Amino acid sequence: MWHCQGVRVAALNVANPGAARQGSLREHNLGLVLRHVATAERPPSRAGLAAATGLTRATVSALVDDLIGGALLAEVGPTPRSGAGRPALGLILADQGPAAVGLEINVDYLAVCVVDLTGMVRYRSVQPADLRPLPPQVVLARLAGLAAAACGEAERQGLTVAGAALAVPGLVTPQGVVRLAPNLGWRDVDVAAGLARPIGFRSPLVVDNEANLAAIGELHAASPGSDNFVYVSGEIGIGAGIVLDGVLFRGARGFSGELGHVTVAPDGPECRCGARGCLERYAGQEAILAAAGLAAQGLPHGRAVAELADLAAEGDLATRGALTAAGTALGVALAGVVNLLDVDTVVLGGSYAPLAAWLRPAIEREINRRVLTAAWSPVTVRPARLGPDAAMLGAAGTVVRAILDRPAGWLAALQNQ
Amino acid sequence: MWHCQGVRVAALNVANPGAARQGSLREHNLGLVLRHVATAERPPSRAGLAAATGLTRATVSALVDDLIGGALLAEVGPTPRSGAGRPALGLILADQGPAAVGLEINVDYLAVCVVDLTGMVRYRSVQPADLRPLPPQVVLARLAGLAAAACGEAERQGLTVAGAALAVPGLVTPQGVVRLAPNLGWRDVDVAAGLARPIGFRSPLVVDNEANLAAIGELHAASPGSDNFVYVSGEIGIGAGIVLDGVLFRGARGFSGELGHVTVAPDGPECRCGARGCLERYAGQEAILAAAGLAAQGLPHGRAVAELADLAAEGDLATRGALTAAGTALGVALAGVVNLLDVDTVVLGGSYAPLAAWLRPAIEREINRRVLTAAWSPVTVRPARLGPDAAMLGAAGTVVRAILDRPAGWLAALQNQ
DNA sequence: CGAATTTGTTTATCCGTTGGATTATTTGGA
DNA sequence: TCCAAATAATCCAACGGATAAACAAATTCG
Repeated sequence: MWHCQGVRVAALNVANPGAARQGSLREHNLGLVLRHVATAERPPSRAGLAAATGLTRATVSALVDDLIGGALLAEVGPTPRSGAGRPALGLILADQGPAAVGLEINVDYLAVCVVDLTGMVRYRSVQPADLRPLPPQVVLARLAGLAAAACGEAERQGLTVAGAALAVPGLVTPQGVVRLAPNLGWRDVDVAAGLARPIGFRSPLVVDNEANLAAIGELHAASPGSDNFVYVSGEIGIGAGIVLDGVLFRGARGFSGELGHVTVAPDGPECRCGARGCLERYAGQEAILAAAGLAAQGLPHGRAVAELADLAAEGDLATRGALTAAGTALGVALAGVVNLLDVDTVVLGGSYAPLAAWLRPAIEREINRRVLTAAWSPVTVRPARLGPDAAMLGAAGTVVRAILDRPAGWLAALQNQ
Repeated sequence: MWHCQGVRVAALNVANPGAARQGSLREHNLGLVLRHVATAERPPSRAGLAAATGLTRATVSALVDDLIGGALLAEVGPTPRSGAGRPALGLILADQGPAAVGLEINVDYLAVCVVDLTGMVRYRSVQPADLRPLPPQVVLARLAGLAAAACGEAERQGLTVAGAALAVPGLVTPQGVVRLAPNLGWRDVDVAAGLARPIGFRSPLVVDNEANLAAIGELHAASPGSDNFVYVSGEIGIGAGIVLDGVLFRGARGFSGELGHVTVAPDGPECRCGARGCLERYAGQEAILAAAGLAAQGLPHGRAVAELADLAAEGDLATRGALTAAGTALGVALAGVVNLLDVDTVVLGGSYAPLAAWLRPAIEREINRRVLTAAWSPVTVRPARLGPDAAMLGAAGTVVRAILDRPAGWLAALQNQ
């Protein structure tokens, strides 16, 4: 038999450096069963899981017992079925087990949420405030207060906080240090350390870029199967979260996704980064507002985008023109991304989401013109499914996903505690 | 304890969809041991492998026995060591076991090689010919002849051909169909099927883009650890092979790496792809030759690059200027790639390799100017280690790597045969 | 009401890794 | 020269986890 590129490795592939011991089997299969329950559209039975995974009914039963014992799964009453045979007990993700805290620092608000295993948002709190004048320590202290309140509320609802993740609008190192957050005026702030003291719970904290986490939020919200996309986060700056084969790509050193500083025109206007012709100068929020004639009005951050959308909907020519110009620049940059990575979807998020209707034609025009393979593999451009909460929800999503991916870690933590 | 992004999954991660059975353990650990031998710089002993992998000496012995039985490993005489104790038997990759056939179709030659597990090139044959006027069937038939000769030679040397891979200068689908190879004039040629008939051996055939396979060749040739890079293949067109975390990224639909059609200037000259301002119009071979004043001479493909290098070395101003201009355009496009993917290395391959000395300054200048994170994470620009054989060697390398990654597949094939 | 059917559990067995004991082969010191 | 120490590799009983087949439970259909 002749095969081609798709020679997929059957199991336990190269990515895993360590030795596979007996327990690794269990670890893998626990995750396998749990993820099958998570992605099934109706509560599956143990027998159904056995058929779907290829494991034996006996093995699945043993695994499910462990997962129920660890408050990751729950049984629901027998579902009415057609045909003969003993009725099956449905299995669902537990809504009384571990929960994730999602945090977000943005230019004009702090936000926190609690999400359970099923993806349900169990608590949500947003505190608007202009954070730019405040020193990082003060901001982190406030955030810690919000996080503590969220943890308290989670416990009150019978949930156990398994971890937290924080979205920041800037460059974040893998160690959780904010190297640069221009819109906050932050530089080299050790957020992970700064938050570790105030909050007490000993669980992993992930700190990551806002666009990256919003992309993960979108990945969760989207129908399963669409797992190659670029999430474009249009705010004051322009970030991109790149999801390849269902996994967020963070770059060799954690600094991927700087779409805003991709060159659109080599000799274009100077950007505050020092280069010339960066996308941000054409499609950043300030550029769009200026082109639409709204720059001078000094609208508050959140209001400006709504104003643009209103004017565009009313047919205001200057606004429409500004959005077409921005869309064209975005399209040029995104065509490069698609040429390079062959993603099949571009998701317009952040402040681009409400403006998508007017940005999309220009973006699609440039992509279709400039992507070599556009004829064979069409590219979908669509607005984000999640609203402004995307990054916070994605942050919580990373924690949820970590548990779903490796339930053994959670079960072990339960034991030791 | 607080952790940050680097929450690595210990073993058997999500990428593997299937159920992990007992045999999966063996499969994983066989690969683990084999790869440790492959990457060690001196022949390791069984005990050393046990210490390095975390497995028991007993387990390692059993695994090594299997690998030796399958002609993947061999023992070497006891190495002189200092200190007391029974001397260890060194283990090395077998050079009498499986071998890989690497194939390449290019504009002006066909090439074939045989590479053994250790990476040694055991046979190499290049047949120069202008292939553009020939119909694909004829080219494939010739290639099949070369491949048959290579297989015969491999067998004569005591090797067993385990598989073959073919590099093609064009867009290749995951099924092995060449969708478009502009420089060959091919369109929708089912290469995998066309080669399956003439060659008889039943082993996997991978067909892939020339830049992708050259990137794999470079990955093999480079010192281990440098596994995030973009390999830029400068030929008539410009392709890119993207290696992320040591794995070639092929894109959602197999069409990644079209660097040549990334936009450098949105209103630049028209490209044959229909768009405007593609990189190819600035840094493609034809553009460089034209700028250097060599276009009219109609030099043969291979000679033109050497001529450029000679002139540049002599200090010819027109040539130097042409290369600087090309390097600037390349730098603009590559800065975008680095902004997006945060790779730490750019490898100049194909005809860019001999010209790297004159291209590099301009490329580095643009990257340093335009990459936002250049200050924190410097980018290395270097010529390829492999010469013009890179793609062919990389093709063979994919087959070798497939065996190294999953020796169980090879062992099973031996059994069934 | 019993046969058929499907679910979930129990039990004996197999497979691969583990840990300790054993054997093999060297160096170094008495 | 010979014996103790040290290191390498193998042997073997035990264990953990998956499997297959038998069994028990709960339902539908004739």
